[in-house]
Amino acid sequence: MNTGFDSGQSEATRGNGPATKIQEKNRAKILDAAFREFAAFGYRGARIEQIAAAAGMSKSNLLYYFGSKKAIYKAVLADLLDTWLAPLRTLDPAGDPREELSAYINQKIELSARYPEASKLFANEVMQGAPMIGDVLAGPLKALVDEKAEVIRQWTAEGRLQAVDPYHLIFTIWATTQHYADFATQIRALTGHGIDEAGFRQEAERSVAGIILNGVLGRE
Amino acid sequence: MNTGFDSGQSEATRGNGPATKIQEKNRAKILDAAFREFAAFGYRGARIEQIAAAAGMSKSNLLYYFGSKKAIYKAVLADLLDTWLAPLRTLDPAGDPREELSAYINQKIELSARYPEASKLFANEVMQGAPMIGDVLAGPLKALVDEKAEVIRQWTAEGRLQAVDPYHLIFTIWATTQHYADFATQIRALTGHGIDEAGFRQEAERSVAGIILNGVLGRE
DNA sequence: GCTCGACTTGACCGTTTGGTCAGGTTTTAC
DNA sequence: GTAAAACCTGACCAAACGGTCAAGTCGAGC
Repeated sequence: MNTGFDSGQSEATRGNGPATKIQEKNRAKILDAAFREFAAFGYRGARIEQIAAAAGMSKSNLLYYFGSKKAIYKAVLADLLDTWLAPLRTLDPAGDPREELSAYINQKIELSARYPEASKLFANEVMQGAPMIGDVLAGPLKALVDEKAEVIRQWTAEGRLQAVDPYHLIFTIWATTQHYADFATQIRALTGHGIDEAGFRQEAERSVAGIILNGVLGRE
Repeated sequence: MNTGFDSGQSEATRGNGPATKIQEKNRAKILDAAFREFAAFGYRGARIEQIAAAAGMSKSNLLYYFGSKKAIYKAVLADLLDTWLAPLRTLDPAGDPREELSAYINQKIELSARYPEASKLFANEVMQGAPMIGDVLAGPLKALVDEKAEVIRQWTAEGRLQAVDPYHLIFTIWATTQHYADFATQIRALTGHGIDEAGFRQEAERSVAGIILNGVLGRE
């Protein structure tokens, strides 16, 4: 399934050509480097030359593959969106709420651990008002979230979940899990650890899932 | 109480002069405009001329008050830190955990509602590795968080709280509350509402506090 | 109303930015 | 092998950037 986001890329890969080996390799190197640059500095802060240097090629050559800064940015975002939203799609109405939500939280935390740049990049784009992916948020994403919110509402109706607003629950899960990537610097300053460490990651998963599923107050 | 962050400002206000009315007014206008600019685009993405335009003055005049881009940024951050970290200081060991945590969550959400730019700015700085406030995080902030973590640990020891890691609990609260400011665009795209609306804000407060305090699973 | 310091400006400077282009090199197809 | 296409580069450009400066305006105190 695709998010329906048009990356706007069409340089080098004329029309829909087969894409040569060398093209494939270089486009991948560029996207990887651009990923980190855009994630760290945002769209305006990113420097095309720095991306080229990180990708190990000249600025001119980079612009041969992607005709403009905006084209690189769009390509990076398109690459990101699918993998970033994938875990939510796995939420299964037929499953057990505890297991489903717990698995979803763990998937999201592991995604934040493996692709912290992706999390930061997404955050940066949204924080600036989502100028590039605003229509994806309002379209495909909203459709997906509405669908899953209905699943959660159903669970509540069946008495398998406390009465909680589904949207705020989803926001809570997104916020907590992505926090470990976006605010990694702060977390490391305060605890000395990061989710790149397996032990700390498991501790985070257990804590977050525990809080969201059971709360912090004992049973009265 | 101060965070101990040196803003590095010392232009115009020679030494520690009285600061004239006009100075006070202009510095305030600049900081307000810079606040929004830095929050929206990050340090590198921010444009000094755009700040000046938003503040209603020439770029030259802005540079008369703050000698450099970095000086403005530091001044903005210094302004931000105190108010941003204030709510955590109010967490009272002698109080009831439910009321204390609930009040803290509400304070943080209301702060995000009133100063969404502050939240975004803080997020931006930390996401870039906290190059400017890294020492504040590792120093005064860590001290404060360590102190409050001990309070939470004490509550747990007294059996008034589930066994939960205090640091992850604090991160969870920070993440969820600030999410409503940082990801306002996404939330608005999905729900049609924002925390600037009183009704939605109360709904968010109730949901977040409910989840964190009681979890989403019914008592077994 | 004069004076001195605070305030404000537009013109200007060196650097960096995103992007172009002519021309050279390598790979691919036959 | 050779020709065409794909790939790559350095030189170059206009615009935008952060910042300086000389010169002028304004306002408070006398």
